[in-house]
Amino acid sequence: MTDELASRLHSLGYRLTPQRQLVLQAVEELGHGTPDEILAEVQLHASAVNISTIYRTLEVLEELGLVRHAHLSDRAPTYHSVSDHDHFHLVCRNCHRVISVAPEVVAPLAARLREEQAFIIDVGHLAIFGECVECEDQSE
Amino acid sequence: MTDELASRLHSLGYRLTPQRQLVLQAVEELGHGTPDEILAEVQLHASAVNISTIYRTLEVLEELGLVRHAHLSDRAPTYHSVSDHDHFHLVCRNCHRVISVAPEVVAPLAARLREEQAFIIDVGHLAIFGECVECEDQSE
DNA sequence: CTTGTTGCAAACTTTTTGCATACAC
DNA sequence: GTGTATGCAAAAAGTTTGCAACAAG
Repeated sequence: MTDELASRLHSLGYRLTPQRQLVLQAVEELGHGTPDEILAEVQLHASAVNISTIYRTLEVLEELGLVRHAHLSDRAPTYHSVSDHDHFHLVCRNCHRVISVAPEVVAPLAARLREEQAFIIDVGHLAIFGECVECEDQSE
Repeated sequence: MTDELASRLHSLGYRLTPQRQLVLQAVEELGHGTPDEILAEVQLHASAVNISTIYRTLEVLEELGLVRHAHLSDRAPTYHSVSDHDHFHLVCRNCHRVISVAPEVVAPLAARLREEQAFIIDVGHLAIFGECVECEDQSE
């Protein structure tokens, strides 16, 4: 994975730095994380890393295709690793639980939107909001 | 529509104010709008209205079920009227065009997620990111 | 060495909050 | 009148930027 990172960085004229390795590892470790949470995870290993480096690094990692982000909350965006098998997210607005779902489940919808709307959906970025059945039940 | 607003407000102990009418009208007028854009629209009619009132009012209108919001960009959330026939959004990450799509199109997916994941999706809040075919073509 | 990268601090943008005043009911 | 709603200003939260020092290649 580090070779992957190094080669992709180099092919675009970027450099391999400890910070970039740490951020990528943190994202993989966390599964999902906001810039803030990623910072905290990185600082477990290197406390001097700054939040602005997190932002700059996530931008680069996303450009390299190693990381993606989606808006899972009304506040900060959530980043996740791409190596982590591809998936999309269901977010319960009530309990804030995040469920990861395999991309095959949206394939029929994706096909239909491509045909009818000439639109190619980006499954990795997809977040679907709603409620778990458990939460739904409670509110009745 | 204004009666609708008044009665829903009163049933929850809220009051009908000019600001609340104006914000609702602005959202309906705009179709889609960020808090900022909604403020601008409202101020065409009443220039003294404050941005914090916009935020507070959108929150109330959403609680009443008259307005919904979705994250159509990396920046501000986008509010839209519910009276406006129900729909969800496709957002082109390249040209930022927003396409509104009828909810029937996601019905099969919704059914599947309810069965397999016990998750009730909220179609009104749904935003799907990707690229228009036109944009896709350009980038190749 | 050269140039990309980082940390720090400050600026910016968006959203929230406290409080005195105003106004809907 | 009573208590909710508003405007204003300040605070909070999230993100971006300028710049000098640092370090990868």
